[in-house]
Amino acid sequence: MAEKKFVEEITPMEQDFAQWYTDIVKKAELIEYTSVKGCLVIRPYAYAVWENIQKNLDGRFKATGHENVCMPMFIPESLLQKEKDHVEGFAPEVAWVTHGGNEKLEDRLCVRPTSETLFCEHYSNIIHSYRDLPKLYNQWVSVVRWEKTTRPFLRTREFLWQEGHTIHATAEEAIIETKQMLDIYADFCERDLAIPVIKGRKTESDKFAGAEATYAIEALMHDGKALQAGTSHYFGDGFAKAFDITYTNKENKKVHPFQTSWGVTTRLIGAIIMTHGDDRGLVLPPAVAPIQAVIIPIAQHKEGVLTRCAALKEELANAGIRVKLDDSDMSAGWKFSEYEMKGVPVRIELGPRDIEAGNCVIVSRVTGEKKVVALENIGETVKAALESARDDMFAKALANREAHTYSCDTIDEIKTALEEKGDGFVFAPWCGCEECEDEVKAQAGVGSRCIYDEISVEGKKCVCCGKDAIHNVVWAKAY
RNA sequence: CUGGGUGUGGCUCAGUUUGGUAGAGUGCUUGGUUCGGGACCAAGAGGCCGGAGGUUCAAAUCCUCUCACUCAGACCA
Repeated sequence: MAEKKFVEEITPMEQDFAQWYTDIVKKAELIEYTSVKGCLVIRPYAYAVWENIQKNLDGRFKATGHENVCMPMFIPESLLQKEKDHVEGFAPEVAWVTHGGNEKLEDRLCVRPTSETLFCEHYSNIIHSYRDLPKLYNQWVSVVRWEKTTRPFLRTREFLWQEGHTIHATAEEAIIETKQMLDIYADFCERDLAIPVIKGRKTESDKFAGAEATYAIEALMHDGKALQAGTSHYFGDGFAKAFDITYTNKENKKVHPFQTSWGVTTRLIGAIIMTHGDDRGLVLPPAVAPIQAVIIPIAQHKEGVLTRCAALKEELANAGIRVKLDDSDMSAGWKFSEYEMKGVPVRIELGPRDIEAGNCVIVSRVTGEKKVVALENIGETVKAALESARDDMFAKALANREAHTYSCDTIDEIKTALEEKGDGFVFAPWCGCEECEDEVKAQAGVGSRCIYDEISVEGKKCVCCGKDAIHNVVWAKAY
């Protein structure tokens, strides 16, 4: 038999990861380019993933007492200017509105790159007493950052995100909130997205503009590069001072409250693609997959096949599974490939022979394993398959991360490890000074991703200068 | 912002060196045969070759300018 020809070939990822990624986002119909560079159409399939992420996270936010609000899209320049570090950090990448209709604006407006300033203005209006605190807000909106180079999901000029903003009476309370949200993100990534993450604190040079401390979760992608998957910032009372937010405490004294902010973006979709994807296309975690199970009828022209498939679909839907029956007239083989490309975690094949025997074939997208199972009690069977798909994905991703995680004590060791075993996470002690941070980057090509203090640095020397180390740092090339 | 690359039917590209009627594969439409891993046959629709200017009897092809996208850096979720 002649070699089968594929409708859509995906560039193998070992060959060219960037090309592989570009292929996937186009061929799995996730995005479409537009006439504005870096502003992409998020197509229904990808948007459905985002909606599932939203639903899941929003539930967690609500469960911890947060409320959703919506701030304007525009920030007057004068407002943005109030916090010095903040404006310096964001000025290079904001888009400006200079005209309203035909009239030139006196105070030009920036399109929000993030909404701290708007929340601060609001807080200053509504917070007067300790009884008004805390306020735990969140908003699901898009923001704009005029990036020079863009990449679907990972860096676009406009992106969808969730930004939580909270304000508290005490620093302790705010710090607890900051860490709580980081934990929620980490739990969501690991449990629902099956992406193992490292929780840590950003170094001074890498923290959010205006923050006292920035915490992040870092994930390792298939090509050995790190991706920041979520951040949580502790602001202290810096913004409160700059925006003159005060409240009267129980002792009848006017004091400044303490703030946090935290966010994740549609970049998570990029993280999913680059963590789980393979040469056949996407692999979606069941918790967020728009289609969790797809039913492919075999020999669907034969009598009884489609009706049995429809009944199966209904049964699965009733069991709470997001299921699709593809009864289009494409060949079965074509459909197999199509849904593999789209990353549907579980495929169910049902043909005349199965119906006769009371069985169906269930196939895992993650492992490729094919099993003949009974049609009886199929809802539970599929649920179990989804459960183990998640576990398999996590195990696979974790194994990949561990295979590309190295502990090093000198810059030469870092270079050797990266050269011999490929890019990945490097754990190495650090003295805490920015010069060394820069030097590691210049020599070994890896930047500090976060400070990871779970590992003791007692007796360790800085990987760069050889002085006593004060922190363990995770280094990596990053997106 | 610096340095490469690419713009030709929906998509992937050939054709540019050496100017001479606009090409292929795939997708799409219709009809038929198929149907347990991307099937086959037949017919059909679809492009002023990124844009502007120039050279020429003649430009996708040569020259000038421009725009867009893309990749690798620096910067960033």
